[in-house]
Amino acid sequence: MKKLNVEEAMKIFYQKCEERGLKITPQRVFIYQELLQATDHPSIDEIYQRVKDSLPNISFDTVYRTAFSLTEMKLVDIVEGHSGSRRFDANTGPHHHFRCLKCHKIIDFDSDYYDKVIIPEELQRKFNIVAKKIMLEGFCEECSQIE
Amino acid sequence: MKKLNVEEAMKIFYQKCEERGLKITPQRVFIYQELLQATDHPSIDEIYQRVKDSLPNISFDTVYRTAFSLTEMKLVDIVEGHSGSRRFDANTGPHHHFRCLKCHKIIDFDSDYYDKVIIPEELQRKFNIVAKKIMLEGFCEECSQIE
DNA sequence: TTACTATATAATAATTATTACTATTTGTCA
DNA sequence: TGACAAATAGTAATAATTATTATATAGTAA
Repeated sequence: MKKLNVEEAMKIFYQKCEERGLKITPQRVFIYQELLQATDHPSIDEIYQRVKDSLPNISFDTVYRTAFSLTEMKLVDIVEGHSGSRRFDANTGPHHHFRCLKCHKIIDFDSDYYDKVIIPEELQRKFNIVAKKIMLEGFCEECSQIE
Repeated sequence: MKKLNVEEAMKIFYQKCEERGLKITPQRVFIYQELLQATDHPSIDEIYQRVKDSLPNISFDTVYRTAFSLTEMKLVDIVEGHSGSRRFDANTGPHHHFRCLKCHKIIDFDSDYYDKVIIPEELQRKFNIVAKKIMLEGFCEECSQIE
């Protein structure tokens, strides 16, 4: 993994905040720094617990809003739980998904090319892998137009 | 998309239920059929609302348990919201994820090969795509041993 | 520096989603 | 048919997410 350069990331953080007229508050800074050094993809509550060490009075709501503003700034990605609730699919045949980041629709698509994407051998050895999932993210036809 | 053959799927459903000693109840049948014909990856609550039309007295809990038993039988996939809560990642550089289906850890990994996987042009045209995400699922080193 | 103002914050409440519990009912098999 | 393990309805408990509001603060410009 290319080691994340914290200084560089903070520089971009300050820039992006300025661009968007977001104030540089200690809460915002600590939350982003905590995320930068985390390697375990924490939940909002986990970030909240960790940031509390430095800022004991911080509220859950602040962490919540800040995490979302960071994703809007594209400084942070959501790796699990985009939309509200767990969703199911009875189509277990080979197919792939596109997720609309605005309306949260998940749309199926076929792709021979994606079907053929393999699982690297070193990972097969390391983990017991049972599935490969490719997800494309963006804006669907309707949501692209509105933007 | 290869059209899902409902009859074929039901046959497999009955087989798998038998194998596992699961009773064929109307609730189970309706829930699976509802999922088979759905194309929108519904949540438990959405399935519940739909199945209610046929079985007005069905309880949310039944849908909940049944949806999970179907995933355990590998008749149904979870496409969103595997573990409890939303999770964040400040590493926005190129990398990929492995998810442990048992302990729900998400582990980063690098892969030049996956970095190079492209986005099919037809999809580029159809959607406004901003990200490609590859997720491998299985059991991590610790969880593989216990099994 | 100081005063101003838009933004951010803490504290908490409301909503929504998930999971657990128990008494009753229902498939299944002998 | 009758016995019994498994499943269900109804509901309660927990957990996660989102909204609200009064107060505080960062950034700006006199």
